[in-house]
Amino acid sequence: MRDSTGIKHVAARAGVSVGTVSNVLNRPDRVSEPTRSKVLSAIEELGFVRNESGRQLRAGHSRTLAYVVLDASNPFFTDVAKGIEQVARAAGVALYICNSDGDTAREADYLDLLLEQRVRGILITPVTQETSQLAVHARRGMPVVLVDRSPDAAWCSVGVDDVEGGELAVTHLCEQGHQRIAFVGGPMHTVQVADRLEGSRRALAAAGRPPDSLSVIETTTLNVAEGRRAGERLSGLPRARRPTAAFCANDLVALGLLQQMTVMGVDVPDELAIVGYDDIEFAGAAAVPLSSVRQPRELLGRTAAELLLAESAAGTDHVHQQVVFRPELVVRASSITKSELSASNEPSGSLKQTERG
Amino acid sequence: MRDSTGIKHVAARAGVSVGTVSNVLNRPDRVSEPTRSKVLSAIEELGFVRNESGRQLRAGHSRTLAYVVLDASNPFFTDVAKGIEQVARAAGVALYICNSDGDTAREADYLDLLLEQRVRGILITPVTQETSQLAVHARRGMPVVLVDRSPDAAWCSVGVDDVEGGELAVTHLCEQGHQRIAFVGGPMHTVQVADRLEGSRRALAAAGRPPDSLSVIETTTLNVAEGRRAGERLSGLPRARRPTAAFCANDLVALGLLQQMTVMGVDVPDELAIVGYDDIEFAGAAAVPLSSVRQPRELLGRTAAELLLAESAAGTDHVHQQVVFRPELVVRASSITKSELSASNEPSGSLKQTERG
DNA sequence: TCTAGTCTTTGAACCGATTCAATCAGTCAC
DNA sequence: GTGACTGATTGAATCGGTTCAAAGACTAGA
Repeated sequence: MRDSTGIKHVAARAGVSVGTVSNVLNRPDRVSEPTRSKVLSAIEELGFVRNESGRQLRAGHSRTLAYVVLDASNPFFTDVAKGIEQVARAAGVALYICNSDGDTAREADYLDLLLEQRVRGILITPVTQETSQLAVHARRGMPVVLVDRSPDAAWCSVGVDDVEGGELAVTHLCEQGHQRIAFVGGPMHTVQVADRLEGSRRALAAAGRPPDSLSVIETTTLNVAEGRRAGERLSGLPRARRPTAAFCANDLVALGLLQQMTVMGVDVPDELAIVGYDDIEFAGAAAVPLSSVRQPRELLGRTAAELLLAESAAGTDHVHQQVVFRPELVVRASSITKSELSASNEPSGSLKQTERG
Repeated sequence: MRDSTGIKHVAARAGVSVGTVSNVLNRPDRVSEPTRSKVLSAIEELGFVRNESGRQLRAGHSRTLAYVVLDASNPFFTDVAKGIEQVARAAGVALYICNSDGDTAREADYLDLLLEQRVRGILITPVTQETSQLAVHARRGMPVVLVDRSPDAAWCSVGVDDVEGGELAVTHLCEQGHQRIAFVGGPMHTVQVADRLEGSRRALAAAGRPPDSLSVIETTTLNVAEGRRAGERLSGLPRARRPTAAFCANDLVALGLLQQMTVMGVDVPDELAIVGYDDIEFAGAAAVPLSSVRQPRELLGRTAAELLLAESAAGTDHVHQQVVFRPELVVRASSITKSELSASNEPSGSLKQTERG
């Protein structure tokens, strides 16, 4: 960037001091009208653009937030980001999105970078539960909000009750009469996955089913390819032992599973009912529309951003807040028998079911 | 951010001058071993983190790139971003992602912000063809690369030949014997959409079909909901006049259309063959796997990032380069009759077809 | 011992915008 | 005419890191 028109040049051009130019930019009411317009036209003529690093150096912090997202190719997270951005924009701060892509090294690099940049605050869906690096940031006074994480008094966080989500899904499948249910997801050390599994087990117990009526198919990660692979394993089982329903830890896995079933000629939902998680747009758009546990994605983002701005404004006397939303089951064709589906006359094939609201 | 440990404190603690601390950070080989370790342990003890704005102020530019993405919820763009990030990371610069979300005002805001931040360069998939604001940036010396745009000598750009993509899709549909074909997409002033339509028309002419064998269903934008809406319009037509094949301007529209057909009980591909565009992961994962025109998404991103870094390094004697990739048709179940599909023994139901490679 | 050369370290100047105490100009009241 | 006050403007100091000419320390060769 060959860029040399600074505030000094503007001042010289307009025949005023640098202080006055700065005032025109930041507190225009303190400047008399004739001076102001002189300065403004000088700015115009020279094509002056404020250098943010100078300003930031003085201010000690920037006017941007950052969201370190776990997986930018998962629509769930882009929807959360959309919510964050709405609030950030309204508050006049910019939002940068950084993609850790599930890689702790990349996450660590971005966190260091953001600290060097002195961003106003960091929103993050961490790769692991290991928050020592984040704790270092927090101790330095950097506001941090955890997104899509279970509550922890040490942090501001927003999340959804994943245990309840798992309960909703499996309760629904039990009500549909399924006796052998599979839980598909992983890795198990991911909190969200573990919680959804825990919820599944509780639902089973509440329905009076034996624990071994739930089989667990563990995947290495939560994406479409892993869903397909799980599908291969499932369809390899003899029909008599094969589960008649599957609850997937997210919609990407569910979509992969659904596709593999179609390829293998296993009918969904008649031979295998499927429930996903997150209710991303593609879930409803699948050829067999997917039942899914909906999380309030944009609301999650908006709330997280609001917490962050509050923390940033409050300074040292800030009290961490944990917000937990309740999930909602959206029943579509993938988990109810075809006769039942046509009985319900909801045109798009989706009917909301708010439980224990 | 209460943050007060600067390079000066480190220097005092280590008993050296600030220049030496800076050398330890930037040119460690110039510093003797004992001094270096003294400084490093002072840094460690004080928890010093370099303030990027100070450094940036001196350097005149930052060490970050930015990608202003058109629609963060379209997996096509997140894949492009992934490619950009690979190159950026290898070059030791960070990547920020900004989402214009198809809104010119937001795009403009982000461009201003990035200029104030003095980023090293901007990659952008612009909302419209109106590039006057970008031209202002370029004149100030800001490197700019257009992504997924048709070539224009005034800019560095990477893109895919969308006319050829349209030809591939419609040629394929003609070969399948379809006589009435619909083009679904919009708005028409979008270059990509117009090019894909133009290619469709050329393919039709090449196959000796009359121009009116192609009907155009214009959508307001390219997303799943618009695809569904187009599906409603299509299925409302009397069977005898209804197109037997649809070429959609992107996969989101195609997925929406596919879903609506399923809801309406129109068989895909027997009653309506569908070809999409972009070949996003969800296209292959649909229950009726979608034929699609594949763009080399990550390669597009990598190439764009390389062009940008080159432009940033070259300075004034830089010559703009336009890179155009060729699309590739991926045929899946949504566009070939079921008998043909089972004849091909490609297990995943996807077979690549590189045309005029 | 002296000189040339190498390696290390220093510290003031600088980048660009903001801030604030100080100055200046003008108005009003007495 | 003087003093008090308001409002506008100034300009030097400041933020934190980088740079570079210059000084200092040391070694090797003559």
